[in-house]
Amino acid sequence: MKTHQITIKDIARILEISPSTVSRALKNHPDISPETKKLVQTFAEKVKYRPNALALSLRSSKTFTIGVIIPEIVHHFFSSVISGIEDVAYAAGYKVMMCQSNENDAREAINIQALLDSQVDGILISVSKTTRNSEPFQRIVENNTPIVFFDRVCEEIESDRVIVDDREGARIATQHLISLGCKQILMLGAPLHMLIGKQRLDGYKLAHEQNELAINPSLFMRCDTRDDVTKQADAILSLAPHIDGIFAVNDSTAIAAMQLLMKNGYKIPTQIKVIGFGDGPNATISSPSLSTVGQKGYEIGQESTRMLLTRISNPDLAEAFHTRVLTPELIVRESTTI
Amino acid sequence: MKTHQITIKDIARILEISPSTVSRALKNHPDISPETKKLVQTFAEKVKYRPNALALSLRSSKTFTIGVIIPEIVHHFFSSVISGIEDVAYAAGYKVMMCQSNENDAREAINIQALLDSQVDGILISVSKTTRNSEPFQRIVENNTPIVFFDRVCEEIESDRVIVDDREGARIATQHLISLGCKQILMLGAPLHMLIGKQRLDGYKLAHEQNELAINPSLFMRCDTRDDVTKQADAILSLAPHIDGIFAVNDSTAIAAMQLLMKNGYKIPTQIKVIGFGDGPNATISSPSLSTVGQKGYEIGQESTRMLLTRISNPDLAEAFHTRVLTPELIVRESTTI
DNA sequence: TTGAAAGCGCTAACAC
DNA sequence: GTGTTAGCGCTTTCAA
Repeated sequence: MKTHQITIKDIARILEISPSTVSRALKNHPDISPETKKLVQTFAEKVKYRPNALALSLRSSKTFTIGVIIPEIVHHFFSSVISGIEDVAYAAGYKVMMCQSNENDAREAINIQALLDSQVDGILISVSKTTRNSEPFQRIVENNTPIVFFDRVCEEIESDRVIVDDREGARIATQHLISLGCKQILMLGAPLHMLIGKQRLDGYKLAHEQNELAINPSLFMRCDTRDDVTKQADAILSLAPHIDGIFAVNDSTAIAAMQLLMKNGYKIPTQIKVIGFGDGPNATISSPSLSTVGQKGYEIGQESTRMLLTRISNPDLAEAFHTRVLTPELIVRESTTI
Repeated sequence: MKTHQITIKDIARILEISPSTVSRALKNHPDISPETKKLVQTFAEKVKYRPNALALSLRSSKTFTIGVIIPEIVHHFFSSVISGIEDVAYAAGYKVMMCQSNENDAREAINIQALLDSQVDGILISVSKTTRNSEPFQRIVENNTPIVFFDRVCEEIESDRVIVDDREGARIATQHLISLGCKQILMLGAPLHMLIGKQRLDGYKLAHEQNELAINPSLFMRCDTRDDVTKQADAILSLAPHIDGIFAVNDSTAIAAMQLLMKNGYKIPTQIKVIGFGDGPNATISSPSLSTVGQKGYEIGQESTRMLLTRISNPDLAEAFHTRVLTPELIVRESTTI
């Protein structure tokens, strides 16, 4: 049984004044006499009056809600991003409507439509891996709803973006190893048709070039999961005697490699130094703890939300779109500390 | 510059019929002639008409939105829960409005109010650690908004609940060690004034009783973080020669203990078997991989959402409240496998 | 078979 | 200083 929420009309009826007076009194409109104001305000307080956000939104076409679409919540990086989004949104008085695409472009498209139907004031999105078609994003633009892409952007859509410089992260990681004296660095990388696969390899190469170090093509392996390490254990072990460092595209691969090497008698970091990428919760828990590159999920969330809120409050400011590039940070732990 | 979204009124004007006819035609009302229907529907399609959810909600006082408040998103357990919530909500055509309390009761109260103001159809909440006052929850009840507490409930509020049986989880874990022949099991526990601290100790004790095994009080240590393990390393090591198993209240403590012991020459699982609690992402990444107790976050999310949706669709069904207790599951990995 | 009108809760011209 | 009215977008009686 639904209890009828008290409305301005109710208050007006009970106090025998008009709804508009109540409305004005509640928002301290200068026209209203102090007595009426007090009367209305104390009464409203007493009956716990709360404005109906739906009515407000319908009237003002402003919902104070931002929509967020991410591939997977259960992922340390994305949950950090959400945390950043939520904190900034909350501080600015905005609510967050959250959807996950589960890396499924159809679900992503449906989520977009649902957010638009809900009249959200803006949308933050990190594109699903399966997405090929930019049409759903195009609808957001046509709808004139501000949008900010973060981490995984859609190239075809002109918009604000927040990304991390993956290549630079890989360069920093590799440079760190080189600075520690490593000369033969094995890279455990992702498939090159993936953007992160390519960019992180580029960073690896760049660091070598900058240090005038030759790149040994046999020191690149396509290996980016724990399972891959197990499957390719023989190959890794056969390379092991000739290397002094490993750079892996993600933490779990780095940790798996570290464990494989240690099980086979290698000392880390003395003989071989290891660095990962991502700074998930694993990195601190491994033994030795893992040096890695922090992806700044929380900052990405904060920054994208700030950019979105700026667009929302300056809708007709036809200012050029910005792409904010965050530089990943080197996090040094035991796996590279002698 | 805001593009005016096309409305039913616009369509009516252009087609020179009345808004009510358009409305009816769009929802296939039997009264409308086939020709008019076709006319309206194809036109609506052409101009990409989309109903304004705000207007719908205002009229029907139904938002198809559920509110979720959790302590921290960046926490594997909670992000699993959210994932479960989102999946079930999505399948039922509901949207999710998400807030985090950051373990702050004031922010929690504000979030509750914001959700109520937004007229969400129901609320899912896991109570913040700092919450002492049940009044904010009381408001939800007074507002007649269905509510389901999950994991961390508020005792004073009568409502549906979904919790995991922590004591049973601890019992299962301890029983597992006992079944493997352990007789001197060190428990690394949380403070006893915390519910999980008490319940998991109870489970530990229960397993001993059920196996007619004496409980050695010196085998309980207050130690529930990685740091604690470091600080109390000496104490742990002095006990080590006399124990054959360890049960820790969470995975990271278990892993830290495991690492400490291995560094000091103990073989795991041969000499000492170790089991944790939680099944976060660390458990698989440690070496040896960690046996643990799965908390079923995803299932909790699913189940609470199902219960909430049931309440939402049967508002006046004054059926008694249910408390659904999920049994944690034993997950056996290398740290207890001989 | 279609249209007119009222109302969901709120605010803001425009009266007076 | 306060009230009347109209309208945000939609649906639904009621009337034609």
